[in-house]
Amino acid sequence: MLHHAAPDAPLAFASHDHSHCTGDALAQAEAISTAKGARLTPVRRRALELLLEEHRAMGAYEVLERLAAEGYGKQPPVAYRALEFLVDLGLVHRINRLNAFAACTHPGQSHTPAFLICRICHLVAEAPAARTRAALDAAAAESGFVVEFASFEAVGLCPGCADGVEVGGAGVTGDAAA
Amino acid sequence: MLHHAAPDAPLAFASHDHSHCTGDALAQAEAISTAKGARLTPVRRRALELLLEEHRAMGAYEVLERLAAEGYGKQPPVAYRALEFLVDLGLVHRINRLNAFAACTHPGQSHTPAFLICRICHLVAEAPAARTRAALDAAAAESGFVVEFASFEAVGLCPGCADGVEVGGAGVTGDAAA
DNA sequence: TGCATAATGTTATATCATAACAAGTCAAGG
DNA sequence: CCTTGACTTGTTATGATATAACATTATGCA
Repeated sequence: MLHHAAPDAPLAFASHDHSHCTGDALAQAEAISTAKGARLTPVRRRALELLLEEHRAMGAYEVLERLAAEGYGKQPPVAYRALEFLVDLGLVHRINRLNAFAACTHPGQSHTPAFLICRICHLVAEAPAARTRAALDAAAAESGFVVEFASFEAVGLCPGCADGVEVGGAGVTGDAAA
Repeated sequence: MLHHAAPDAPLAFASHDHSHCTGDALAQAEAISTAKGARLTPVRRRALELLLEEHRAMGAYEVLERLAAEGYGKQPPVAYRALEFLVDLGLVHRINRLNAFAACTHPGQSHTPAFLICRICHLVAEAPAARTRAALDAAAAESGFVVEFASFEAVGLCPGCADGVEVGGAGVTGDAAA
């Protein structure tokens, strides 16, 4: 029942030097863009920064609003295009359940992430999902289905919010391993 | 590499007596509704039938179109309300990736389904995902996250379409078990 | 420089979803 | 029977998410 220790917590759930993690991710983004011959232009870079600063998913229109406020274009395609670029490069993930986007916390590393979405504080973290993916592949193979792309999205309570709920006692302890 | 044998294929991918499977599901739906004190009214029942007939995900507006053609209301809430009712009862699932809905192929049984979406013929099947869920719970627990709800959506090739692609090479042959 | 490509920005529209309210249905109790 | 209250259906109107199509500007390179 290790609910709040989480020595291995994903970045989003752990307290951390935020400017540092953002800077790192940005540096990685530059490297990845260059490597792929893509241009991390100002709008694109800024869109990524916005997402990195939040550690949560933001809707395209929310991103747009901020970009517009900083002098970039005011129309939806401005945000959607920047986000699409970032998604294509693997720097940002789309969270289908939320119709929203979240910065990748460890770009470059090939990974099949599972998204952990806290229903209280709305933080989004990525958990390594290699085993989850393997289990899904196996289940799919049972019926001859070949998985090409899989998405794993979980809604629940992050360590901090789980603590709060437990103390408050108001139920919904929703034990894992259901 | 058993691509077309699939002795254990989910309903949607196997050839089957369709009127039979639809009838069964409908009977189950009646039973479940009654058990929960909910009313499976004509629109609701018809919406479910439409989804059962397809074995694929349909958008709310597509369902609406058909309902309207049969004399039901012509406005979006008509479809959304029927679908919401069916989802609440576990008779229909929402596929987030597609912003669409698919009939549950084995309602009543408690299950954590994984959705297998064929990118060629668009059939949607459910695969048992207990192990997948367990793997996700474990990954989440590593960071102290408590999963309350999880969705698993896979895009790939169903047995029939996988065969087509392998043989034809470029072949988007289209209708598989449809 | 001048061309080709890509990026940005715009207008307009498509697609998905829900809020709010009016009218009809239905079963349970008086 | 017939009132009443909960529910269901239908409507209008609007909100939220997403993309098509095209004009303009920037960038890299022959």
